[in-house]
Amino acid sequence: MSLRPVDRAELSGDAPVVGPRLLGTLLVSRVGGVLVSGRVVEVEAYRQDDPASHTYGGRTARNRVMFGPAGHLYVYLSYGIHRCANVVTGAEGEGQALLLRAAVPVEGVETVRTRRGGRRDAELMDGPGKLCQAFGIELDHDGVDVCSPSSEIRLMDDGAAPPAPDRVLVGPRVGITKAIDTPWRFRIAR
DNA sequence: AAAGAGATGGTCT
DNA sequence: GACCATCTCTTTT
Repeated sequence: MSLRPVDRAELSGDAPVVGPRLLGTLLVSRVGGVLVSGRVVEVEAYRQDDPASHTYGGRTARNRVMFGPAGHLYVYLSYGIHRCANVVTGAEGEGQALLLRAAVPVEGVETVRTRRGGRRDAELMDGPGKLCQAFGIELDHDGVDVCSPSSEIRLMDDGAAPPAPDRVLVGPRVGITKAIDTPWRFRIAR
């Protein structure tokens, strides 16, 4: 089975367009020297003209990575407790990204079970905060290049991506209070 | 099975 | 000082 890094060019573009293409790729972590991988099954698009986006109000210290080049990880602290990770999709200065909402474990499931406190297998990576906990993604990983072989967090293509269009569910995003009807949540049908 | 609430801290106005 | 791109546990139907 061939495994190649996701090319930066594939990630560069309008977030709602790139979103479905990101589905089915493999998120690979070697945080702590331990391999964990999972298939990305749910993402949400955010961009600057979108009131729900962290970049809506322009550049700040927190969102600077989102305004950078595609392929880098934007990690932020959610509700003071959880981490959430995004993959930047836009060109420099555009402020677009895809929130990694859910994945399905592929490798390192034992590690994930430990990190997730022994929860049911179906609940190991089925939310943005849970996903970061499962992969060991911390605030330190803000800015990491997921296209670079030397990164602890990488995005890989094992030939299974992307899913057929009729297998992609589209709907409104979760947990936001603005632009609640914009259908920029993409999920692989199960 | 569904609904409610508390935790917890950075970020921005 | 208000507002969260959430999760888990508890309480109620």
